[in-house]
Amino acid sequence: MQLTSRGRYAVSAMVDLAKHQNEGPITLSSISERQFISLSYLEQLFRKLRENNLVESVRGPGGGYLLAVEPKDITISHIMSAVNETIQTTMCKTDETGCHRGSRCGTHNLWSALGLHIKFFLETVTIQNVCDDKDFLNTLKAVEKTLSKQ
Amino acid sequence: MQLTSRGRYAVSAMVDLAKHQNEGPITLSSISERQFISLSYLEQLFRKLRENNLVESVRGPGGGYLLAVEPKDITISHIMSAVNETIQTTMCKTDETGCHRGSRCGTHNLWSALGLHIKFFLETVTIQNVCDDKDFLNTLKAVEKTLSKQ
DNA sequence: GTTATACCCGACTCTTTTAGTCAAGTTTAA
DNA sequence: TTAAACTTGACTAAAAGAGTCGGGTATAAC
Repeated sequence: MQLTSRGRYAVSAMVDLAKHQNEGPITLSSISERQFISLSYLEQLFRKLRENNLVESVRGPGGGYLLAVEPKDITISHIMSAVNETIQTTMCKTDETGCHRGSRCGTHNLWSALGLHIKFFLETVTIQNVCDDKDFLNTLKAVEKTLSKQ
Repeated sequence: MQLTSRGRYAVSAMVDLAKHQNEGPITLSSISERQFISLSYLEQLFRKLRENNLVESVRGPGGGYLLAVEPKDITISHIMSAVNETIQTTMCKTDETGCHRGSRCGTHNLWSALGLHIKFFLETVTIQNVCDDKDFLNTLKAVEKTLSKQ
């Protein structure tokens, strides 16, 4: 199980964009240089980000990309799904090819709980949080404490 | 990002084993039938589970596999790492090929927090819990409540 | 109106990982 | 002796991921 570059690059680029928000349209080549991501690959990613209304483009010289939404309203989850980086923890379908040939397998609840666990994290954190480099570890400790009480 | 069959199959097989614990050695072919996993593939997985001391084998007729540890002491994390299903959320290295050419990228803390978040879940849940089909969703709600207060 | 900048788009290739198979063993109870 | 069942290494095919390439189009500046 591995987080792919696609998702990580997309988030890095969006954070970069957020940090330079007040400088007008930001070119992909500048992001490319700062984030060590190839220009062609960025173009691919930004196509999807634009189609999902996370960024706006300005064409022509002096053009570039702008955030279409405030950083505090863009979650990691938004970005990840925009570039098709979905979190799949189950393979369960209702047909014959599904997790247990139609019926629920004994581990179904486990995997869907894991899926929700991850989903919640990604939906909670915004790129504003990342820009502020919010201390995620403190948040996590609170989670662990709660879980341990169960 | 996707949980692969390897990890899911291994957990299913271990849960199956736990549920038939008191019946003596369990053959892979019986697990194969119950869990819809090919025998050859199971053999591959159980080699790793044995090498990691999670199961014991009994050879010859009447043989099979036994849990080497109590179900309450086997976490999902143990099983996953035994079959090399690791959770990689970062690509960070300290060399030139790392996340930001030596220095820390702006999203490093985000991804390592995600990694810890998942790790904690997998280390908390045991196969005993899965056998009992513990209500994971209630647990998760408590987590969400805690996080929302932040 | 020409030019250069920078976004736009589809198709393609290369590599790695995963899933699953196969063909041999070896051990041991009956 | 036989058959059940584990043991092992190697192999193949399919899928996904990472990244490239070669063209486009819009538009500001001159």
